[in-house]
Amino acid sequence: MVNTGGRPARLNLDRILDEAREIVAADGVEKLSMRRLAARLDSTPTALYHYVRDKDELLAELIASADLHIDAAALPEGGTERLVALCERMHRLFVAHRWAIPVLATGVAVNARGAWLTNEILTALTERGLTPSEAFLAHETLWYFTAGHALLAHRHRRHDAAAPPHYTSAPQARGLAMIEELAPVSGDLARDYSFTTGLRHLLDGTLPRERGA
Amino acid sequence: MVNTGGRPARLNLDRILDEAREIVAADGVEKLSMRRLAARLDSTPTALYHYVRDKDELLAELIASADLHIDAAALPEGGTERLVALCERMHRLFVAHRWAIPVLATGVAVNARGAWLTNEILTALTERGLTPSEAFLAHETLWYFTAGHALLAHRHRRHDAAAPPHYTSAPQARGLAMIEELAPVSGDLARDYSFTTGLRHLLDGTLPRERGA
DNA sequence: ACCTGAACACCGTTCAAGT
DNA sequence: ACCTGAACACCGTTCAAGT
Repeated sequence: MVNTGGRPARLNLDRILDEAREIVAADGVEKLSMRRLAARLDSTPTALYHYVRDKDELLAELIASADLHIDAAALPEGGTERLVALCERMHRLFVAHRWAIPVLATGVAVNARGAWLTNEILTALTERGLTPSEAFLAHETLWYFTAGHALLAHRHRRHDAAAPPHYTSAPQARGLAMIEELAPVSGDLARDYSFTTGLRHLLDGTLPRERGA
Repeated sequence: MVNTGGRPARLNLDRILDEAREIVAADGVEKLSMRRLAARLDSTPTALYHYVRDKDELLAELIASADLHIDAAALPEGGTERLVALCERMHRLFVAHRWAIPVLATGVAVNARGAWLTNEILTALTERGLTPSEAFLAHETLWYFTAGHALLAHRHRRHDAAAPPHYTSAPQARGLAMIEELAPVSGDLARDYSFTTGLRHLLDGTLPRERGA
């Protein structure tokens, strides 16, 4: 338990964050605890409190120092396809760092690469004809949908064995015409649905134009 | 600690769920623990495991037995306004039962009233011109946005005192034109943004029509 | 300044034992 | 069948004490 040669005994924020990142990558955030982290660093849980105020601050530091490598060169040059590609990048980052989403929602600072992505999306929106203010509002909607999808789109039950059909013909669906109609095909339809499906809804609208508009 | 008259000693699922609901309503889900729940029932944590397999099942039962009173009479009769009103109802339910959202995402069964609301939204979508399959896909998008917004739209930091402006002019924003331009007004714009703003984006599209389309 | 050890106030879950 | 008590394997955080 006591440090004897080899690894340096003294802590610093970088060592703490590196080790924390390793735990999250290998076992998920749910396995990141002050106690486990300290043990991995041959230290004590309480020693960590000299470097971060609490666990929330540790998570915020983890996000601020995250390596968000975005390959800007691979993006389409302009138009709607660039916007779609940027949103897909954002979605992929969120899926990879799902645990960070609720922390981001509290308003913690992102790093330069995260800010760059936001700026690119805002720019792409204005290039498609929105004013800066409209682009801001559109980005809010994109954020909620993208984060929501990244966070919630894995119907993995812990028990109950095989995944049930999306809409069941269970007793509570009796007499509900649309659900009864969709029940047999909802599984296939759900498989067709992707983040990009929803993204297109968001950009182009889900409803047909009102006649005369 | 031991039961002496007054309340009945024997447990049953209804008593357990009622007490659990009271804890969640009064103190939030984070305060709902098997131990606290058992103590409130003058019982032991382990006794609860005769009625539910684990805590996840307790939460699923809580959702299945939730009282989702939806005032159908107060809804507009038809058209887009009915659809908007239904989605706003769904949003309000999600905000009131925020803790249930991640559980719902795993695919647990909702009760008859929840199924009714889904059916009404699907019906409203078809009445606006979508095929049943298109309505299903549109409902998926609505669900992710609505759940995402309900879950993530409260920028409440635990520390750092006053809420910071939405887009800061922090070092990481240097040279990012749109963020720098929006920084001074982002606070006001964020205040203007509501669930309904995003909902309209979703239904009507955020982008202007391509010319010639 | 940096770190330890003990302590406080908690968790979910299993399992053998009692009635 | 229904319930208890002890136990296992954990949590985040505070605080007095050591160097």
